[in-house]
Amino acid sequence: MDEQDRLSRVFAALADPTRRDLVARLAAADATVGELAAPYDVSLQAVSKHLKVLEDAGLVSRSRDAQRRPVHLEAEVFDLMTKWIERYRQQAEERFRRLDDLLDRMQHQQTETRTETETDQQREDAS
Amino acid sequence: MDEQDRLSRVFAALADPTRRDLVARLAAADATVGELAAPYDVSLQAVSKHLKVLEDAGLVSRSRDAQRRPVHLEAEVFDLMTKWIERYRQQAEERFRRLDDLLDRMQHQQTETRTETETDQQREDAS
DNA sequence: CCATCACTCAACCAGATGGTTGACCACCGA
DNA sequence: TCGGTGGTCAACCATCTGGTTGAGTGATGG
Repeated sequence: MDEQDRLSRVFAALADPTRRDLVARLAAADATVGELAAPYDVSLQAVSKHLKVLEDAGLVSRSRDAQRRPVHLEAEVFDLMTKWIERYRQQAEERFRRLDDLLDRMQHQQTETRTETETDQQREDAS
Repeated sequence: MDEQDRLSRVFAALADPTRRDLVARLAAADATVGELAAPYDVSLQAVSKHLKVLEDAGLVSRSRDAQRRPVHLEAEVFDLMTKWIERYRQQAEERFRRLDDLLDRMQHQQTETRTETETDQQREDAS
């Protein structure tokens, strides 16, 4: 599994609110599947699936204690994400500070007709 | 749109390798849809869709310059992720250093029969 | 003014995802 | 040894995702 694939899995794993909540709770303490599932109104199987996704992403590991399968957070994987994010954040911020880029933006302001976040539709029916 | 939803969108947006690559390239410089699409062997429409996902996640904004739609990286959203990640990473690391937790782990070592990352199947057909 | 450029929108498709239920399995305790 | 506990596996379902092609749009420029 290469780094791109690992990054994809980790980001995808954390894209789900239930899974983020599981991670948040596991940051405080290890827990069994049953304990983890209790607060949610979905089936135990669904939570078990979520944990599999987290495990495949390397965010979590499971050991065995009698019938129980205690789940443990592997926080090191966070580094992978943080590094990726920080790299491009800093690159973008550094670029923002550069003079020629500032000139580009100023020049852009002239030729640009407007800046839009809304869609084109909304403005059409204003005619 | 609440914070949970925003987090979900940002993580989901970055779960795709093509989208991560787009972000990486936009960290270096703004670009048009055509420029961004050129390196990939997918259709322009597919890239346009990817950019919509990034825009909905707040990672990117589009303005207008004649027929062109220059795409600009909005690096501030990265903060949202970084904050979330760092919170639980630190919590997990802090917990790891605590003494009583260390004792828990030592005690766990005794009752635990084995630690496994592989599935149960693999061991069954070893009989 | 109309052809062209740079896109976006719409419809469709295959495969992934998140949920369900039912069967199954490992292990403990009586 | 056998019922109960804790959890996984399998099959199925609806919805989402990433891709396609084809048609449509808005501004430019000759």
